[in-house]
Amino acid sequence: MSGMLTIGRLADYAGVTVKAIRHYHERGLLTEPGRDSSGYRRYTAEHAVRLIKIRTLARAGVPLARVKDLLDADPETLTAAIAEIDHDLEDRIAQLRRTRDQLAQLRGGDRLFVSPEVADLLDDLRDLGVSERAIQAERDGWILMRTASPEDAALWLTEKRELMTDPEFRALYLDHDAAYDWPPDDPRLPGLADRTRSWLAAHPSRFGTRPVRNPAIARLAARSQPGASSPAWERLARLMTGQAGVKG
Amino acid sequence: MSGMLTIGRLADYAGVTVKAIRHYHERGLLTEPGRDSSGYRRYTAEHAVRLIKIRTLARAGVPLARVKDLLDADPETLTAAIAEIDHDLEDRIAQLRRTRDQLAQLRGGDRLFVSPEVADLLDDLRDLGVSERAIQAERDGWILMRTASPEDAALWLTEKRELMTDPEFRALYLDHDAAYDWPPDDPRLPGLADRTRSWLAAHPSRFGTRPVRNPAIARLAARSQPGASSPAWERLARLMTGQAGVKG
DNA sequence: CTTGACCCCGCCCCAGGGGCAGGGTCCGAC
DNA sequence: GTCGGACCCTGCCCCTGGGGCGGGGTCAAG
Repeated sequence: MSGMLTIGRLADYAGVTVKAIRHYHERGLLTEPGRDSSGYRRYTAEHAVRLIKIRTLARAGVPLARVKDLLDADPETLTAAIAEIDHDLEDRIAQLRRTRDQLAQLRGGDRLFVSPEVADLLDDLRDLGVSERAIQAERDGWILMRTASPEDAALWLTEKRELMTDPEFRALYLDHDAAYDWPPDDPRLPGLADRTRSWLAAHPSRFGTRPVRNPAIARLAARSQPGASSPAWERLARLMTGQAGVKG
Repeated sequence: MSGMLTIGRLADYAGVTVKAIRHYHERGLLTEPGRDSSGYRRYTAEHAVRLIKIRTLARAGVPLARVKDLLDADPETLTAAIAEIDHDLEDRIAQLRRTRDQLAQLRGGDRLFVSPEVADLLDDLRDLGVSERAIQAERDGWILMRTASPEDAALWLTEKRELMTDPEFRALYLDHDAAYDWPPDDPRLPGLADRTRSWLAAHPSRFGTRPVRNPAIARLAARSQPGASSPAWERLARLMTGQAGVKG
């Protein structure tokens, strides 16, 4: 009987902890071995074999209750289950690889937070010289839009891309961006308001039937983000709605 | 404020469950947003961005407590941590692949339970025509040996391989194997005992200085496994120790 | 004006162990 | 022959990362 294993040796051999073995006993996965005169558990090689099977399945993410069933089941059941578990494992590996890619994106950029199409748009805006503040606001707008309606967001995105091919729109976009920091009594504001109004008049929204406004305009004029406005923009809004006066 | 997100929309956008979001609030990973008039949480796009960061790190297996620290830390710390986490992820992928290989071994064979060298030995024994019962016993013996002393097991394995090149030893091994099932009064037993004794006399153990017996002999004669003996083997043992009588 | 989908909070549950307390035991060195 | 360190025993509570459920309030579309 000198060849029998103590729990620690068994644990080392199988590459698990002593605690785990006792846990498997509790769950009925591994039969309790006999005890020696001082109450120590004494294991045989068969326990080691069984334990390695348990460990292998458990490491593959199989719940212990199922491990128990599988090891007590007939070989065909086990074979089928192994195929399925292997499939699962393959999926998990693929998932981890995707996670790795996303992790790399975490270091910077917006690609993680918006769809690739929106990310491309944001990159184009950046190339155009749009401020980071505006790009941030733009990004947040698209996030919100997408949560409200992914399909509409896709449509609006297409429209926005078309608009960006219009030099006048691009100029207006950049000017509005710059105007953010102007003093509210800046003399350029009325002219900008006029240009914006005539552009809007010449480009009616195509989404007339839908209860949504043109996102380009939304972007230009109706920012609901808290703290996303400025004195100059507020004045601009008043100028554009024709109220040159105090408040609306 | 119509652009603000309910918890469900936010959850969908980020690809997590509502429960998880509330969990992140509890752990202080995501600040609680304001509530609307009926007590519903209302989220902004910034929450979405933060949540996606949390989700990405959490999916990479980073403990939530550390996620919190990382997202509040400076960019260099984050960058360094990401590198480390990525490394970790790589390791985990490799580990999963290994688990997949082991899972495949689970369907049969002994490669999962013993070292490759021992597995090779067992395969050779099988080729030699050794019974499954003996191979099983052999395997169990090697498991036990390895747990007792991996280095000694390796030495013994080398010796065993050498012995297996000796035709006389192979013949004895097979005969002992076959003798297991013989009746205890089988007339071939005394002859086998004699051959074994002379072989042993001609091949003294090389491990004389160590307090261990030659494993080949151990394999042949001294099986301590419960139920691993037979009437014929017991008679053989008595014959070899010279006690032709009743009991030893 | 109902009906289904959504939200609130709170409480208990799971796996798969880890950690610690408070004790007994074994074995090799001295 | 005894001492120290490594090992073993049981039992209990703790952790992560949520899931499930119950009992209730709310919102929006038909």
